[in-house]
Amino acid sequence: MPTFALVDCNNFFASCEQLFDPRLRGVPVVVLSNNDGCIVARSAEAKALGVPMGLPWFKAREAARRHGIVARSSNYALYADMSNRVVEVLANFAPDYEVYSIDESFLAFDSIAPAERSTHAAALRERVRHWLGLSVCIGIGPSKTLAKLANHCAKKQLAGADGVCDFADLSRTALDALLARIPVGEVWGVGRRLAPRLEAEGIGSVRDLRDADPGRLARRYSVVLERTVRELRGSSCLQLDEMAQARQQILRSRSFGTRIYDLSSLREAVSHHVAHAAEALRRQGSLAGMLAVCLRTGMHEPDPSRYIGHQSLPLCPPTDDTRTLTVAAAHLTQRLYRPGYAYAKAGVLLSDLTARHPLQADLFAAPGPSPDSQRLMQALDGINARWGRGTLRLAAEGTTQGWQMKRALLSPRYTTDWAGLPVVRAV
DNA sequence: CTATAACTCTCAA
DNA sequence: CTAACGTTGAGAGTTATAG
Repeated sequence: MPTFALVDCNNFFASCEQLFDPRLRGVPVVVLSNNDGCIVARSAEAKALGVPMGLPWFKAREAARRHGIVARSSNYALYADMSNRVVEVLANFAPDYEVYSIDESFLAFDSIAPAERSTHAAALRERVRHWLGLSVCIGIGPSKTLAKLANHCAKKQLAGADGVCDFADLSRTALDALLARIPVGEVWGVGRRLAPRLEAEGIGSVRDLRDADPGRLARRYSVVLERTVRELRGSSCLQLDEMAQARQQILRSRSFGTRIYDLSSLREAVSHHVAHAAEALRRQGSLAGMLAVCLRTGMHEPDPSRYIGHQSLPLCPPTDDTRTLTVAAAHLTQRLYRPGYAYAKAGVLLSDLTARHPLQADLFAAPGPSPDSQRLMQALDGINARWGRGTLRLAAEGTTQGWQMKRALLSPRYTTDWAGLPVVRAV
């Protein structure tokens, strides 16, 4: 029987901000989504004040000022770098692991003796704290779903857990009592739609869900929920995915910092997204067979001034060349553009992805990118990797970029940019 | 009719 | 001064369409 450990960083984004700016220690801190839109992370102090997740910043700002809450724009360069460091540490504690998200990883704990698991996890926790200054919680269980749930218990310090919770350490009755106290919505895979429906039919706790009839749930809801129930019962249905699979589609979209009205700015923004999407495409060694562009006005715009447009174009032959993609995207943007609307967001989707180097060459397949194109794109990516994203780019992206997202409260890139290092001045 | 494509819904971080 | 509310990806299930 397998054993999974789920490692999850506590208040990850907010902790990163506090780590590099000592003035923020002990202070309520919130981190905002792209465009400084809404609150996506809260420090322990901010949670204690009852700051809700997802609150739009413009609604929170005044109360935040009164309570001395400090806000930061999200700084993905910083978080991604810290995330990689965390993964390096935990790889030393478990050779088989899956990076599940920027702040969570699953570890295979199968080869560790049951009695050792908690102490091993505690040592990992201590190492991350000591080396990186970040605090993590670890949940251990016989399925991914149970490991996630154990992690929840570790975080909430349920059942005497202090940062580590191994369900195997609990007696059957203690586990039953614990699961009876946890709302069903905490289960991985039970979201805001499913939870109320389950509650309405008397399945309010995790224990209720575990003890429900899987066959009936499969018929009434979905096979996904059935699988979740089996996982809650301790039979593992979801494996560890150590190899990150190549993406089946690559989407780049952003809300603008301010509303955009003119076609040329839209084309620039779309070109910018194409450049980033194509970079991601080449990084995973794929070619795109389809390109789509989306333009839209504000989400809460009333009907007559509301507009959402998508257009797509097949790419024959499939390509990863930013130039080809940019030209195609410009056409689509022009086709979509309707004057008079206040555009809030643009996006680009690459789909129908295929591998650039198929194992078995297809006799009838269209030829891939020309050697010239490949060399040029390699040079482009090489220069941008060395000197920073956007160092070399097509003129189509524009230079003023007035549509760039708002990040008024951005912290320095402490770990990935020399200019972000705090200066210590000798007195 | 079936097989597939296209689209919608849900979930997660 | 005002108005303002994230992004990306996966998978299942449903509906439309082609043959």
